[in-house]
Amino acid sequence: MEPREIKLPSRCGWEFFIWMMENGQWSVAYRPLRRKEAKMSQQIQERYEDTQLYKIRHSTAHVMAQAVMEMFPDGKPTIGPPVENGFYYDFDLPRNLTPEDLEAIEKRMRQIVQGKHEFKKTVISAEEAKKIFANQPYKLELIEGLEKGGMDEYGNPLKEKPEISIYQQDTFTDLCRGPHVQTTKEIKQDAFKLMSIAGAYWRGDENNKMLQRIYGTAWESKDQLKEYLNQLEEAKKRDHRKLGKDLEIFIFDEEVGPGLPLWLPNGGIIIEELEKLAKELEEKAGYSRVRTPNITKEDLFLRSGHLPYYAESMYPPMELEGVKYYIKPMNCPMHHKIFGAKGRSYRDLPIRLAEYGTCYRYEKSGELFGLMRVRSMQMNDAHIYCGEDQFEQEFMGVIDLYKKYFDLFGIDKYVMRLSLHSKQGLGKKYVDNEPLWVKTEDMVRRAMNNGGVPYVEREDEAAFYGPKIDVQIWSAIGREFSLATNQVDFAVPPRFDLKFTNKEGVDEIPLCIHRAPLSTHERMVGFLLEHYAGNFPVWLSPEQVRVISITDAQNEYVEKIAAELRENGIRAHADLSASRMNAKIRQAQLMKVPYMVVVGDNEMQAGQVSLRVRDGSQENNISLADFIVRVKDRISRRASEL
RNA sequence: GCCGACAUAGCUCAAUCGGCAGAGCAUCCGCCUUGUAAGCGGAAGGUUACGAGUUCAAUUCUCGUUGUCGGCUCCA
Repeated sequence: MEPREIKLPSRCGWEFFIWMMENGQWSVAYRPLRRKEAKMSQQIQERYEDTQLYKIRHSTAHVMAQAVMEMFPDGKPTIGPPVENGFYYDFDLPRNLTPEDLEAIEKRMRQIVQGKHEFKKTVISAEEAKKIFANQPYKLELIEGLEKGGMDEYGNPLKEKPEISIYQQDTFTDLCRGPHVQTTKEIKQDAFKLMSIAGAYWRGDENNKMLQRIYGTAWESKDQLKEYLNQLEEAKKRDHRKLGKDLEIFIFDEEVGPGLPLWLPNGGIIIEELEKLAKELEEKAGYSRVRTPNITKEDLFLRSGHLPYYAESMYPPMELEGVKYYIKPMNCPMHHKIFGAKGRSYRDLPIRLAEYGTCYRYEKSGELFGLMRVRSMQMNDAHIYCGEDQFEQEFMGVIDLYKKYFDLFGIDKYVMRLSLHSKQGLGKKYVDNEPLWVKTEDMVRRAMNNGGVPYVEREDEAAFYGPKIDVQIWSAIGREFSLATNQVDFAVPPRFDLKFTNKEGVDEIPLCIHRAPLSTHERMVGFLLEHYAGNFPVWLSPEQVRVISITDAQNEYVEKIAAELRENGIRAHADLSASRMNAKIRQAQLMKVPYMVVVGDNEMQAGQVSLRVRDGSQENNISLADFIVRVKDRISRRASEL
């Protein structure tokens, strides 16, 4: 797999879809809109709306709503848009739905679809609409929004005042801008499926009432549906939670606590390798390593601004001798202290302080997700202190580091996101200094544009202290996460009174860049497990070689080989179990060991080995010395080939 | 945190209507001495997540707790 640059039109407002490079082809993925994203989505929704798939999904959602409303005449429908791979519809219902309800609804939908009902559009006035939906409070709220000059169904402002239209099919009428298929005939009764029931807040706001959402998938044909369901099954096999268990990478234990992974020896090896890699590259890039404690006094986090802005994500304090101590959610305040520990000259800058620090964040219980979202994490953290004139070079130096890592891992399915502040979040989520926000956001924009690095912009996703470039990736089951991050901090250095003496002999406040190109160990290993589907390259494989005897007559020889491999810095084990060779090979394959060295009487006599590679290929009667050269080469180059 | 579902041996999963908790793999012990994805036999393995309740009787029904999963919200 060749790493490629993601070709994204920058700053074009195309955020609804994601360009992805897969198997050498550009593809477009549609996925559920989050409230914040919706406002930037207009242009692309147009495009998706043009597709037959969009119309089918949208219309299937209406058919489902009809079935649900027949079942619950007192229910209140809300909105039901097409999303990636399907659609959903949110309802406020008198009782909770059960899986049996879903079956009944699906069955009824198949009947409705076969009725060949027409989807009839009528443009109406707000007054008429209010009459039609008089007993539908959510629809009335939507109509109000439309009437007032444009608020879409997610509660975001629209550019122009839209027309109000309704769509009717069979017995069901919905407030809807369309488009839809002509008749239900275009919805194939064997090409859709209801997938799950979920809770969802009205308009995505956790202060609002929780509605019941039904997710469905819909396609143009039965085969397409089958293929999609197949893909879901395949994705499950790649899920890092399953692979992590099968390959003995990590476990969670109820008694230890949720979101607190225990790394097994195999996971420990992967982490060691990642750290080695990071230290190598960071040393070359001029970083220095520091180490800081896991708990600190309250004062530090008050000064840093974590307590006002980040307290929700922090573990509650422990109190000793009347002093409160917090466990750290980030390393930055301590690095700031190190920077400020002595006088700094512009000649010293930039100063780059790195630490694989362990941090703890109190993530809400429902947000935890395997290794991808945990409460204890070790960050590939560093803070770069520089003058404003050095900013661009330093910021892009970090982006270069990203690229090196992504090339090495063959990561090519990601999107860089410029995460901006939001006006309404100032003083709450974000430090209250709008001019500096605007200024630093421009600085990042300029740097990225000058560097020719494509990115998308997203409002209300910044860190509390400044804008950032996040690298967005998707888990096997399609959830989006920020992997690497590169953040500007204009807010905290002055709070710590950080300064350096510039050329004119005047004190100046440095900018700080927070960066984590390798994310956290937790998220990185989770991601890599899925990225490689457990088939790690040799250098990352917990066990690189398994030496297999055919009968126990070779056991001694096999042990000698394993020992020699280990002498050469190769992670090798001998399988001396009473199993047959076939079973030993199967075990090694299941554990995704890259090399299996097989030894029987023939090899022992000739002083050679036979090699079976993880991909199933074989090379018989090769010399151990040659094999060792090969493995050492792969390891030293961190090569992806076996 | 919110809505919903689920929790049975180390792992993957059975157990009819409330009536003595079962299989495969892994483990241990034998036998087999084997040529590139599971050789055969035997043994052992359980307070059915935890705590209450209903019942003559609870894996099964009810409530609570913990955890996991699908979403929402939130994020490295």
